[in-house]
Amino acid sequence: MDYSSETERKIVQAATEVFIQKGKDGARMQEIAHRAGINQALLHYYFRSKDRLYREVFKNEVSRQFRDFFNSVPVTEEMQEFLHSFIHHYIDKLHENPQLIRFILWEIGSGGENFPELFQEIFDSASKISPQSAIEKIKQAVQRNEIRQVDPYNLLFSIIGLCIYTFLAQPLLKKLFPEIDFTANEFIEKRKEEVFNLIWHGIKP
Amino acid sequence: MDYSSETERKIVQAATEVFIQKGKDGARMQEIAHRAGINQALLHYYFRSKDRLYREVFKNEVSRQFRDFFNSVPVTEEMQEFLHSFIHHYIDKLHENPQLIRFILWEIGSGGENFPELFQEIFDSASKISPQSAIEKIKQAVQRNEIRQVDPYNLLFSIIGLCIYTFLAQPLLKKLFPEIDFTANEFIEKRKEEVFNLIWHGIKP
DNA sequence: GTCTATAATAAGATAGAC
DNA sequence: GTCTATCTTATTATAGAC
Repeated sequence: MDYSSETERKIVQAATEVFIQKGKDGARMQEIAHRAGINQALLHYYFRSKDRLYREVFKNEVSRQFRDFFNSVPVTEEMQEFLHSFIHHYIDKLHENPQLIRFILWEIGSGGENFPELFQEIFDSASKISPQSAIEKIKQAVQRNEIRQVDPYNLLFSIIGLCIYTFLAQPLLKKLFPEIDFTANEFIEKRKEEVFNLIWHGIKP
Repeated sequence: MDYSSETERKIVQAATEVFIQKGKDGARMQEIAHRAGINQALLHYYFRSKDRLYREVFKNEVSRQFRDFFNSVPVTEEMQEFLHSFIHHYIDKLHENPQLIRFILWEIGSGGENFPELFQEIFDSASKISPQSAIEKIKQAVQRNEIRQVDPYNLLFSIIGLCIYTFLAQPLLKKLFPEIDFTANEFIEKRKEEVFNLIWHGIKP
């Protein structure tokens, strides 16, 4: 994530924007070069090929996404409070870059020519990251009767899914319900509370 | 959706597969032609350009998705029963083609050069389709005290989001939790019940 | 309607000067 | 490190025979 030269930084910055917006196949090296304020030759000088540049960007963004996801929230013992702050923090993070999640899900779904090793790197390098610990936390809450009997895996990605879908659906929702501004801050704030309430009522004992 | 010639049908069939898997930019006319058992010249003879062929496929799939979504489920008055059968039916539909939803969300998110008119067509043509009626149904259930006070928009796409995310996340989940087979039928069955229970507990009075 | 052959162009990548 | 000019290949699209 830290690059020695300023040019390198500008390239990765530009590439990230273009890849996220257009996807790997839709992205054009020319556009990336242009946005970075350089030419294609220099692009290849630094990253050798589109594929390598893409891998760099993808790795950065996925690992950032996971760091945000698992670390951005104060760890509270009590389940209700934890859930509340988690949902608020995560939706805020997603709100900062609504396109990112679409990009990641698309590329992950493209099946992993490169990805097995890539995921290895991400999970190895980020020490605090642990999907397993989230599952454990839920299991314990069930045992302590803090929440009702639920499948921990299903609950975990129900929470994630509700947060993520908020932004995945936005372009469609604008078409379906033009009377509402789904990108407005007030909608996002309301969404947070509605998601929290739905889940909390859904799992409290 | 009905094409005069057999060749036309085969082309659209092949194009649908390729576009869904690779996306618009990643798809290759050569591959589509090959899968349809013809050559590229004939492809252009029928559909003139990649863009037109793509529009045809996209329109078909989106409208099919909406038909399935709004029509595939028996309309029950009682909320709990309706919710249960709706979730089961919709997850079953999505399960038939898990890649489809990723394709649609990606393309919708790509922003609508062509799409405004396209959506018009879809919603005009499909008479039974009505997002508004779903919202109304929820509002009534709230008034009748069948469910607690919730925002109908948020509830509607929370339901949709939970169903959809089941399949969006699959490739990632396989990596995160290799100990579980998320594509197995038993997982899907369990998922249906967990989603229903979460929502129903989440909204019952 | 369907094919082979080919044009036209777009896009990634490199050579070589500075 | 950075640029201009250029090569190579992939990809869409069409011309023209059958």
